[in-house]
Amino acid sequence: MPILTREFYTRPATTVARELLGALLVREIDGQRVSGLIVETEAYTGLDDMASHGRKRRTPRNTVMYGAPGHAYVYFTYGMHWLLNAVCEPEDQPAAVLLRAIDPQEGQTIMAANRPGRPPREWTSGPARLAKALAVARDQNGLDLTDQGGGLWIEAGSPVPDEQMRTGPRIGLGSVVEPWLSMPWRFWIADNPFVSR
DNA sequence: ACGGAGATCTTCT
DNA sequence: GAAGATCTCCGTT
Repeated sequence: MPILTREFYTRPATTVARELLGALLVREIDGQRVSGLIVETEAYTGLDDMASHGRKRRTPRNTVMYGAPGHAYVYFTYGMHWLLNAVCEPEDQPAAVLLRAIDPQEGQTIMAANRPGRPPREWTSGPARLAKALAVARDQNGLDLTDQGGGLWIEAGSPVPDEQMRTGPRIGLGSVVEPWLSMPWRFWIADNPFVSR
């Protein structure tokens, strides 16, 4: 399948989040493909999104969000978790799409090894879980997702029909106020068992 | 099945 | 010094 292009990401975060559903997230580990269909995403829009790391201004952590679209923004939170985002919208506009869940396809042996003691259903059903399963961490921050050379990219998949798509408020936004708290910027595929709860 | 809390450290105020 | 785009464990039901 073709790799998604820079143009794909150079659009509003909500559009990219919607269209990433059904695409294939691919990680290369020891020369092997480890992949999963994207089944859940969240959009974090620009400077005016009070739930986004990109709000207000550029900082050492969020600097990748301000860079060119199509790159990986990977950050550390809660003292133990890494979360993977795809930067979108034109450069200097700090927007990104959080990848919240994937449906494992290739390299399941490697995922199992990265998620010891867990049943398959818990390998990739959450943003920190999928990062762990695909061995995504600090080293992957800033990688170009449109270039296979970095070992992490996204390939086009079969489009998800509207009737299989669901939207709702984003998850885990503790002290964020309205209207950002309830904007329907979480997208998922109906009835997919890997969507986080 | 469900709910509460701890883990653990980076980032920004 | 406090909070965080989460997960897991352990308690009770």
